[in-house]
Amino acid sequence: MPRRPAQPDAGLPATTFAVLGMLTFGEASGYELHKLIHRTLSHFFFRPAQSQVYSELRRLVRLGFATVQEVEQQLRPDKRLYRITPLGERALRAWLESSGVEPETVRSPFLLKVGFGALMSPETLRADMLEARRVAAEELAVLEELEEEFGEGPDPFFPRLVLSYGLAHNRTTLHWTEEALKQLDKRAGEH
Amino acid sequence: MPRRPAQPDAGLPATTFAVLGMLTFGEASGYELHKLIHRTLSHFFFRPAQSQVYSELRRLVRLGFATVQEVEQQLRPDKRLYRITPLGERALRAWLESSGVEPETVRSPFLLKVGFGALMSPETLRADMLEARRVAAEELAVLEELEEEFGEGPDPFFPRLVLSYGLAHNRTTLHWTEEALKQLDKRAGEH
DNA sequence: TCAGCCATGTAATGGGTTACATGATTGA
DNA sequence: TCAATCATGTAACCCATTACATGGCTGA
Repeated sequence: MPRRPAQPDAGLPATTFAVLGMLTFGEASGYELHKLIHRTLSHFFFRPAQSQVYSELRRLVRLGFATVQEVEQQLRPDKRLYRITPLGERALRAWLESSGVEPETVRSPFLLKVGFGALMSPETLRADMLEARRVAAEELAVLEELEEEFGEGPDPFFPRLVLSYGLAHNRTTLHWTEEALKQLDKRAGEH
Repeated sequence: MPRRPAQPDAGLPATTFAVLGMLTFGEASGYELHKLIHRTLSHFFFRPAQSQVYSELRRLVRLGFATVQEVEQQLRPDKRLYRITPLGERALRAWLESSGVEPETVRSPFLLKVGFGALMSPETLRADMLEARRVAAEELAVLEELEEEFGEGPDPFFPRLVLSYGLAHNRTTLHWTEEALKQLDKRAGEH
């Protein structure tokens, strides 16, 4: 029985640290955080439901990693602003230093179908491939828009670095769908 | 209230069809299927625990999509061979025709950390990046080995197409890690 | 008029992971 | 000797999704 070290992260899931980390960019409400996460983390880490963002925030408060402040509003519903605490920042830094590199996982139901392409009608497969190309082009456009929002200059350095990963991969995907379409059409011509 | 069509897939998750689809390449035991899935689907769809493969197979039998045959062995433990049924094949084809293109999701805890790189020590970040490069190179080597196993010629067409996706993306990742390392070192030099 | 945005949550379900259990054979 | 392989499963847990609930304001 190996003795556990006095819980540096208490076995919290990476998603908790993801939400905590977003708070380092400034205080935010659950609603705002959810929107922010969908513009950023959703492309390479996770796409949480709104309700999950809210429950993660409650957990952060329970752990003492964040504080809440009720803000009353006239024209909009009241909201709760969450702010990271010094304890939360220490926990985040400790996690960043200690967590190592967990492998990336990819889940593409589309590629699964392509692998079973021999069982599909060529029409459906081609339609799916066209749709995959459209999605890749759209996703690429979204990321290029993010890139423009950053403007010129090197900062913010790290978010830019992550964005460059997304851009490279979406260009790769787009190129692949185009090559795949050519191959499908060539194959259809040969019967 | 839109009326649902008389359950063409009974709301089964894609993972069930993934296992079912692997059975179209031939009968197999849970143990063999698990190994096969880890050599193939794990790179772009899912990496199930052994126990999940077994439970999916039991579900397929319960649904009438597969049959089991107990096979006694002398030198090895007995095993159960699973075979897809005509009903199972119809269900699989129906799913392939009807399921459309669900978006790909990527989960990279590493990229999450890079995004918060400003909070990390440069040493840890660089070590993580080196590790990420090593993993990408290793993964690429695994896929290139799969490619060699296929040999020359166009067949099997669809598995090859999926493999080419994996190869392209791992080359992109490898290239990105190398560029990122250069940028990190350049930045460290400038302080 | 009416969809969409702002804003926060509860409840139920289940897919997927981790840990545990068993035990013989093979090869380094 | 000892790790790895072959082979199948149970039990517990929990992250994550889906559905549901509420309701005022804004802009087309």
